[in-house]
Amino acid sequence: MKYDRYDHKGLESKWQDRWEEEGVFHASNSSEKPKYYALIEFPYPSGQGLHVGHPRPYTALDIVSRKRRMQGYNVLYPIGWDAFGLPTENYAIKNHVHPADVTKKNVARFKQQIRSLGISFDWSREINTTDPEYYKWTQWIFLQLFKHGLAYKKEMAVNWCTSCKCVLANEEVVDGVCERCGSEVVRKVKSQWMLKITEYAQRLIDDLDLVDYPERVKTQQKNWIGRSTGAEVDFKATTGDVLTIYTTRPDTLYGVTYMVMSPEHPLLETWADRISNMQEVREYQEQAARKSEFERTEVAKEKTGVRLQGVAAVNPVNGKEIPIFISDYVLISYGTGAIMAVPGHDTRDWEFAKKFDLPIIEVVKGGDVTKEAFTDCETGIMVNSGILDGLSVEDAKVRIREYLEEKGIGHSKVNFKLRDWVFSRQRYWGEPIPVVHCEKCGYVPLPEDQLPLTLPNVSSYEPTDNGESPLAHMTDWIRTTCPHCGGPALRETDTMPQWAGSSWYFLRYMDPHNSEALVGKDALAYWNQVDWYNGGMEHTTLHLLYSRFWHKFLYDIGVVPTKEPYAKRTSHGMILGENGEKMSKSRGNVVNPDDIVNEYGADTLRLYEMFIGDFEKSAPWSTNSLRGCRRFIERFWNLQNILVEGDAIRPELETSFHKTIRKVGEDIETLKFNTAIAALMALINEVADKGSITKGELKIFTLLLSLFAPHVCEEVWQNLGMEGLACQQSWPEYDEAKCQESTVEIVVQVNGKVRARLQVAADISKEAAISAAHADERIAAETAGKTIVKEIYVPGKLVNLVVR
RNA sequence: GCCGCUGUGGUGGAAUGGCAGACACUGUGGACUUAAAAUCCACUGGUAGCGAUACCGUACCGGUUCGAGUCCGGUCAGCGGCACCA
Repeated sequence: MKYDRYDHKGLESKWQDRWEEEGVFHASNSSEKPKYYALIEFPYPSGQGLHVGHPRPYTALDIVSRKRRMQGYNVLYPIGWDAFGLPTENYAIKNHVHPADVTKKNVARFKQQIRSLGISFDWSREINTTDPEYYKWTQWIFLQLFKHGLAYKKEMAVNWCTSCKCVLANEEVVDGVCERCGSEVVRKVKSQWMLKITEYAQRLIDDLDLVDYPERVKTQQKNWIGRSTGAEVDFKATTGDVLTIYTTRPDTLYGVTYMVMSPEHPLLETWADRISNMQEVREYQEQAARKSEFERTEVAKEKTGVRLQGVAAVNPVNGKEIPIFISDYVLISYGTGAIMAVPGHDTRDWEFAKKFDLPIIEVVKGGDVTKEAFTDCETGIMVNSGILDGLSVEDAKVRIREYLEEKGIGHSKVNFKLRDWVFSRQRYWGEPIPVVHCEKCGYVPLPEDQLPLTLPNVSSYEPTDNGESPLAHMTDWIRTTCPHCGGPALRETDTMPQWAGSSWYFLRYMDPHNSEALVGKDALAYWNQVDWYNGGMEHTTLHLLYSRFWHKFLYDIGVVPTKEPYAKRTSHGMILGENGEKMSKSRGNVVNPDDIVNEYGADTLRLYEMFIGDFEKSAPWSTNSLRGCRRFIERFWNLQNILVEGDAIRPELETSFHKTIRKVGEDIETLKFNTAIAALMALINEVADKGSITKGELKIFTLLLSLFAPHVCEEVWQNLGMEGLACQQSWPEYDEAKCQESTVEIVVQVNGKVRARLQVAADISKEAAISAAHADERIAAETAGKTIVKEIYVPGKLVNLVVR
């Protein structure tokens, strides 16, 4: 029978419907098979629809999932919608529609688009963070955090996005501007719900040892958490108060020539009467407060500050009186909000000392502190340092610590850069925080049986300029009674950040319809943890860190059995526009996946996105290269027209087939999808050269390719007259022995330069190989009259003759 | 400034310390066609040569090694992250 040209139209939706009807991708919660849980970051259903970048990770883990199923695993590969969030809310405001309606529409569009890609998601477990049956459990987790003292309300300076009119977490501020909209972020003092992620800082570092993440992800998380070891040291002020500082270099205490306090330091108020230039101090404080986060942290700018008149401090190790300054280069949020300044060995202190003409003392030999701060001094020897003189820096650190402890003026201290997580948002489209405020009882959690606390139906979602949530206008909803004393109380009007729903969603997939618990014990016992999680690098210090924190908390209260949520994490690179720039409407380089699926088919799109290059790196889109993948599928399809009977692999192709099975299988496990596809292309070229293909060969090829291009492979499988679906077959096995060629080409080098190639038996001995090399005419000519110094044989690869 | 990653043809990219450029794309030539598209075949890093072949070539400089794209030291460039964090 002669097959017509390959045409993806109709063929792809036909098989998508078949898979769905037969429920072949549904995971079972009661299976004898070993389990495998593959996870992609669930999408935010934006109004723009699917981006051509979405299918890259989806296809990658689809390939893994399909392979695992064929290898006999019960695979959970779910999807859902991370649907709370600002763009939807902003769109709703602009167009006077309800965010829930916008979400519904966007989800429908996304779902249709993703379905057209033939990803083997288990759609029966679809979840949506905006569904009250889902966010009921997000709220439940918040209540547990509250009950365990990990959620608290605090008056503090927060990042305020002037455009979103909303508070941002530290992780959401990038280069001093809002991560989402790029608008200016200013500091604003507000009462905020906070989560004590800092309590987990050490464990979030330590437990990275338990997981298989890319090294760069681990490093980035560690840097973000920012652990440092040092000491807190008490300096006496001339007022009699103690001014405590944090330093990582207590060994340089003898080099301290002044101190600096943050302009927000509370002791300044205490000292107001004693400071004779308090007017100047207040002016500086105001100036600092007015500055945006960006201005304040700009490195290049010159140091500013004010010296306190009438108050000084005493260096505890040598009794010298030293001046105290305030300067905005010292942050109130880190350490103790005050530092000892060692201008000889710290660049910032050095600049400041030069500007204010303060003494600079060298305490570690090796640099020239009159020219610049000598900071790279960990291997130096102490000088001008009293009891530390002559010690190495390393020994001095130990000695000074003992001394501080003895004298009771200091102790070792570990500090983290990580700040607590600012958890409230002054917006409508988020999970309501299930807490009421009672004048008598304070903040009271809602009883669990009152969950979910659903969003009220408001007519206006406009964010307010005064920093209140739009919910604050809903007087009917706000006024409630205190669950504790029954008196009048007010509901919390802030909502949770978008990161809340995504911090635990992978657990819900295990048991998405459970109304009694966020996930049932049996389901948890079976699925345990995510085996392979792929997502973007941009979430390393956001979602990935937040969800690890929540998971550890759930572990602590006995809800989940594992310390870590994800056993293995990988990351994909971005797909750029054809011009090598990031895809965006304004650059006019956006490729719409719908167009590609229509014109070339989902199989071509999938194959191309896997072939495009190194999975972990960014790669520019290339329509030409996409066409090459389409041609490959056509060549595969046309194999049907040169089909001959025979269940076996022909002997001359046996090695190639077995090697390809091995390579495709191995490459998938290491994310090398591009070379797996290259191997399939090479094999098809080899087979096509023979002018025919046996049924047995085509069966194997079809199953190998079916991970990448599942639709066309189902069709070919059916055309071959095979029972059942291709995706339900066993993964082809290879025979290691049959991967070995009987003869191999080895190269013969003379002094490292290739001079000849020989066909030899694969198992040739070293002696035989070397004598074969010598027997070659060219080699004989090259080596004639020269002394053989060394003969090297690398089995199956080469002979190298070193001559002189 | 600090941390991490990456530098390979015209392009995307391959190469457990062992033949650099697999597999594709592009381009050139040819076959088929009235013609074009599609398809198929050949060539496609540079220089020299009719040619077999030779020499050069993995950002740059140096080192280790029989042998380096790969390992080590230094330099330069690009990307990502962090950043007055004491």
